[in-house]
Amino acid sequence: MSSDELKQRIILIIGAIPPGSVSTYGTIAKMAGIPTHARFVGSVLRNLPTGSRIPWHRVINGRGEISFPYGSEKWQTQKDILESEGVLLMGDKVRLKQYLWQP
DNA sequence: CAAATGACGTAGC
DNA sequence: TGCTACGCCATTT
Repeated sequence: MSSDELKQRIILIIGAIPPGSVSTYGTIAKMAGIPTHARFVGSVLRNLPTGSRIPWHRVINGRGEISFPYGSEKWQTQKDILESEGVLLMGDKVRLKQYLWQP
């Protein structure tokens, strides 16, 4: 299985996350059939074209945090989009119990 | 080709 | 609850 195929599968899975929900890198990796590739999921998102319509903002880390330096511009952007979809943060964290997407 | 890197995760203390 | 170590693995140096 080529990494390009994995990349496609990962993108499809992320695209299936409904608005108002979030998922984690690790969970997505598992769904793609590669449980140990959480980091790979991250690198896929990192290399997305700027104008891509992939809902990258619905992906956070397993601790419910946005994986960007706290207060950075990217952090702020992701937080704003999430809140506009109804995903509220408690301080700097998202309540996974409440918003995590688990089909 | 060895070593470092990174939008991560888990275990242990 | 927080911090440190380690594991992980495709990519990049």
